[in-house]
Amino acid sequence: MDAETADRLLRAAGEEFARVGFRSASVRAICDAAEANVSAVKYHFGSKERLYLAVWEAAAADMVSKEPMPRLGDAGDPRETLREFVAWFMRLVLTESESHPIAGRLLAHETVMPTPGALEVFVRRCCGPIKDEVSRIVEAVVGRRVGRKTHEDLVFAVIALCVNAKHSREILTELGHPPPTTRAGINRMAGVMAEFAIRGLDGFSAAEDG
Amino acid sequence: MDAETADRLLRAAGEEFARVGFRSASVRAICDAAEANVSAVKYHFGSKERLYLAVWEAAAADMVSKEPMPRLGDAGDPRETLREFVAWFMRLVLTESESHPIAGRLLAHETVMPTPGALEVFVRRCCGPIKDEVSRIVEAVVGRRVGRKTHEDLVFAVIALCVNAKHSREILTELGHPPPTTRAGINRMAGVMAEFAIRGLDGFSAAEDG
DNA sequence: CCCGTTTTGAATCGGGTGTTTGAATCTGTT
DNA sequence: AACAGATTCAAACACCCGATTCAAAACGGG
Repeated sequence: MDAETADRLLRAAGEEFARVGFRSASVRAICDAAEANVSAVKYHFGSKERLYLAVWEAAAADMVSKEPMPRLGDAGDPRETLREFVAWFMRLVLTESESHPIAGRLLAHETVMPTPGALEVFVRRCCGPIKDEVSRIVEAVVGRRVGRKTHEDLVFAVIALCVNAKHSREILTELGHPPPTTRAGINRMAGVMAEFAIRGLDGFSAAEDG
Repeated sequence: MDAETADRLLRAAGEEFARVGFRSASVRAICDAAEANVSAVKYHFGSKERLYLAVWEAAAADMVSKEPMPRLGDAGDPRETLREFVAWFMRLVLTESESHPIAGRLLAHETVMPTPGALEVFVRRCCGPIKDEVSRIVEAVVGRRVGRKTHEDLVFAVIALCVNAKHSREILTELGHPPPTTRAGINRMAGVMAEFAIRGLDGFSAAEDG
């Protein structure tokens, strides 16, 4: 209960930044939630922006330190790795209540309105490694050389299947198809997406390519 | 040059809202850009929020009045319709400089931080019809009954392939794979996504399903 | 021309913003 | 107990926000 002020600030700031984004979040509201004085953010972090970057660092570290990312070779079949990867990725992105309640939404805000410095941190720490692994898995599943652009398109197609439910959350809800939040629901949807992706990639195993 | 003040306001507001979102946009900045007095917003639209809704309505109207949406039956083969639909959708979402320079970004902002009232308008006017058509196309391509949830997952999988390049634009750019902006580039990427989607859907034509 | 309406303009209102100050309080050491 | 450093606090600073006021300007029909 008597957590350090800096800790409470970091936690409250995370929730607020995740809720409304960097610009719309107010230092006063964060400090109220953290039961700290406004000047505490200057004292402990230097400024609102530095507090935001600290939140980012913490979220990124939290995100990569959870369930380990399935890697090529963990399962015998690249397709099985892809299934496990999609499920892992979607749990990572969609799960809200347990491990990393804020990283997903922080990312969504940054995606639309990047804060200079913050996006690079997250891309380097999280997106880069994820994309690299997806790239390897896609290469293994496709099983032959395709053009560089086509290959990258396929990588981002797989990623799109995993993250869109999060990014378009509000629209999907409005359309009557809210993304799942329970582990079971996420895993079910991930199963569909994985099969979709595997078949989609299979189509590029033998076709012509410019 | 001597466009009506309300028109100039609408245009400037569209650009600013698209750039930074509703909350972060300032009436003063909009009026400066429109070379109008701040009071013009109240006079012509009533308030900042009503101005925003007007921008939304205009963007939605603009979006649906362009190139007509390919519909099932336009081409003989459902797969061909899907190809055309994906290309149309990606042009709609990714094209920045010509027809609807702002709707895509407005949508992106609303996706992350919905403004009460605005999202419903856009979903009803744009997303709903698009989703319904995708739903029909998916049903035709799959060619058999699948579970309701699975069907909707597949619909949104196809949509994800079309819109993710837009939503994740900044991240993709940071990762060294910026989404295409030219018509030719978009069409090339759409071709990859369409083939990916067709094969992905084919996988559900004969498989078991809960 | 006059007069009523529509439209613009500068100034202002309350309120919120991130940041800064300087004194008060707490904490640990001598 | 006395001191030094770390931490907290209320208050203020300078600035920006959206909304509003009311007078000046532009316009159009008589």
